[in-house]
Amino acid sequence: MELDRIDRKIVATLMADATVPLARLADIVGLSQTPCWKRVRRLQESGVIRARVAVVDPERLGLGLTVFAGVSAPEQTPSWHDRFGELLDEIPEVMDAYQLAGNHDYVLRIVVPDMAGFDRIRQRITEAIPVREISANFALRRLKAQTALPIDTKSA
Amino acid sequence: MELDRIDRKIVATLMADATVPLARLADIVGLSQTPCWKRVRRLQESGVIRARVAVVDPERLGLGLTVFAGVSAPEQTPSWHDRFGELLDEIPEVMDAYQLAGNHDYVLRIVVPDMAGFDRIRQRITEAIPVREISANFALRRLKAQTALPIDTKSA
DNA sequence: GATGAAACTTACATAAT
DNA sequence: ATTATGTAAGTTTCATC
Repeated sequence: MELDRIDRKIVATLMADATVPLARLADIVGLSQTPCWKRVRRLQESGVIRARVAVVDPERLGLGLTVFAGVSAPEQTPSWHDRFGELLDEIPEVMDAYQLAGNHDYVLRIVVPDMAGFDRIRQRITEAIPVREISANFALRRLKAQTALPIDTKSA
Repeated sequence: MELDRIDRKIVATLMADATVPLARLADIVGLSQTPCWKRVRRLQESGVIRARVAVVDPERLGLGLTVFAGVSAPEQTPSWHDRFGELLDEIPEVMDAYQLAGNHDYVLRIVVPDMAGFDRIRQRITEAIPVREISANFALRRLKAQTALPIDTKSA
């Protein structure tokens, strides 16, 4: 599905704040309620808008430690990569995971209360699947954490 | 503010899906509507719940490339770090930024349409502030992208 | 904390233009 | 696409226990 300027403006607005009522959203994007509502619904049904979620401060939940873990595979087989993906899905502390084109095969962002919490995750991974190496970079400070994607709402 | 088991359950539920109506939320956490609503409001006003946002598929917006950029500071002065933080705030393509305790001083997650888009961000950074080094790791694939924090809703 | 209900807002659907 | 309208559903507040 192609997204025009109005669709992108709807998406940008809802990425910033999903609580804006339809009437105001329609006003922002320059439509009346009915067509605006149809677009929102279409964006949801087509999967452009995946969900609406609450953004919560991790510190306030006692989740003060973020670790970027690099994991390299012991072998370049599809089955290993598949199993690894399934394993990550089962570990909620693994917030994000990317396969890289660099030194390490994967980078994981792991969120835990403290160092002991991280070590538990590290163990859980190494006991569940063979890995060649796991490196860990600990975050001292979070400068920026954005959920809204950088979308251009001006051009056609 | 201390969060009890019910607060954590409210937060966990809304992190998974912020569209659940209050009546159902109350039912899930085992409260009636009014006290449940008061808790939600308190969680919002105290900043535990920061926002409610739409989660959007980056691919569908033409944002197919994620880059993890490592940036090291040329000097360890507070003013450099302050300026760097301000600079990152001005660049929407920089989704997340963490100061690390590892090799590189910072890691940035940058989301752009393509390699050219990344190079523009890289240039913008190096022209705005002196850096010792910028490394780039390109994501081949995103295995997991979670917004809900790993929170324990069972213990007291 | 629970209940019940009023007052208000929003979502959703439909019809006419 | 617009305006208008109507109903259902959800939110918020309040009084009472």
